[in-house]
Amino acid sequence: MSKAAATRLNILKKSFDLIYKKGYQATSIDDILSTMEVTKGAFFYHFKNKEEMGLALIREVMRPEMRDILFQPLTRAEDPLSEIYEMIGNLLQDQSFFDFRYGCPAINLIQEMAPTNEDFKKELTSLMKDWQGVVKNSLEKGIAMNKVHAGVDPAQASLFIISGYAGIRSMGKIFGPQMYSAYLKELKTYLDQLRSA
Amino acid sequence: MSKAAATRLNILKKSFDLIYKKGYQATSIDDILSTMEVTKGAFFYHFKNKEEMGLALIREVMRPEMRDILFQPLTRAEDPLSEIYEMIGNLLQDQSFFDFRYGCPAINLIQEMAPTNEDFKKELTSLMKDWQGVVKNSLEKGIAMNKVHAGVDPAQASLFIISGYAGIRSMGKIFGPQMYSAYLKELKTYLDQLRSA
DNA sequence: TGCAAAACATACTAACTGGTATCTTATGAG
DNA sequence: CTCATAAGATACCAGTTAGTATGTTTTGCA
Repeated sequence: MSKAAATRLNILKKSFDLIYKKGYQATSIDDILSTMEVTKGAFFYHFKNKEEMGLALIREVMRPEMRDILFQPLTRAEDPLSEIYEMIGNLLQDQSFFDFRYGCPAINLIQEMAPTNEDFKKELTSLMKDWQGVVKNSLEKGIAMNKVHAGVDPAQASLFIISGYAGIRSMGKIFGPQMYSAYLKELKTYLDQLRSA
Repeated sequence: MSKAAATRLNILKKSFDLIYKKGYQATSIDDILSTMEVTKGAFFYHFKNKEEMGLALIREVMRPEMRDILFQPLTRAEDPLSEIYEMIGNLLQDQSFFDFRYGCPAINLIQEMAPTNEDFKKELTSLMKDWQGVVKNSLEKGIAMNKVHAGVDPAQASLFIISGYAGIRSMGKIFGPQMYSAYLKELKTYLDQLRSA
């Protein structure tokens, strides 16, 4: 990687850290620059404006990260319901990237930016659609394998699952991480209900 | 109500409208004042600072509103599971206060403010604890009435229900209101599972 | 009616915001 | 080596922010 590309990626990663904790709008460009050895000139050389940086952040940092953490648990495709449970469990327990106080970066951005910025909304919608699609696919395979009840509507159930995750991430901000385990227990009983008898 | 009290309440209500749509931090005091016949002098006479106004907004506008919309459907206490379903359904369908594009005011504030402002967090935690408590209570009554399965953990299930609501409000911002009905269908199947056989 | 306090109005400030204009330095192809 | 361009640095600007200083009007009560 060229030095310039490294600078660019560095800006994005530092931005991600700050935006994750403070929100997009509350994080100023000066905030970002003051945490690293990069000046405003460099910032605006690499990005047309703050918004372009934000969109690049979704595409170049969040998306790849998401592929690694989320999609992988579902690739085995042996027992979809257990794999979905694992996926959510991993996600909630992952302390390396996520802090319960600050919730989930993707959900945070959706909450903050989707209503007022069409470009952010599009980028984030595509992100979440992909995730829902993977879960839905997993459920469909489960039905084909006769491990998931045939009456289950994969689109409907996958929406229920990912919005459950989004919700507990919000609730975690006020109730703390002990709610994660309570949530996971109840999620398990819900998922078990989807099993074919 | 005295004229002064009316002015105060008016500031709070206009603030609520704007903060609901744009967020707390993105809504400036000047924004609020420019939508009404009130000056900065009046604002800072009634509120020590922006934060005090925000906290008053939760206490004096959101809390009472919530009591009316949320608690009432559960007071009948005849068929708790149906009443819980109605409560969420009403909430999602209520177009008079809520717009799917902007989500739920309480969830929005939690998302934005809980991580960085302890006073907001406390106020909002109490708000949501109350709501969860009412749902939990309803489930407990349901168990006593033998209408809810005895194996159900009311604390756990009520958390699952309200965080599901929080989540679909976030997802609604990107996926639109047609997701509400898909969510409600799946919520129903989940709730039916809680019924005693 | 008089008048103190409550309820506002106006003008201002210091700090911060995203963004730009202009300059300097580093890099890599020929 | 050389020189065009990529990459980065610095100083600045116009607009916006929460909050204040200082004034005026309105209100309720003796």
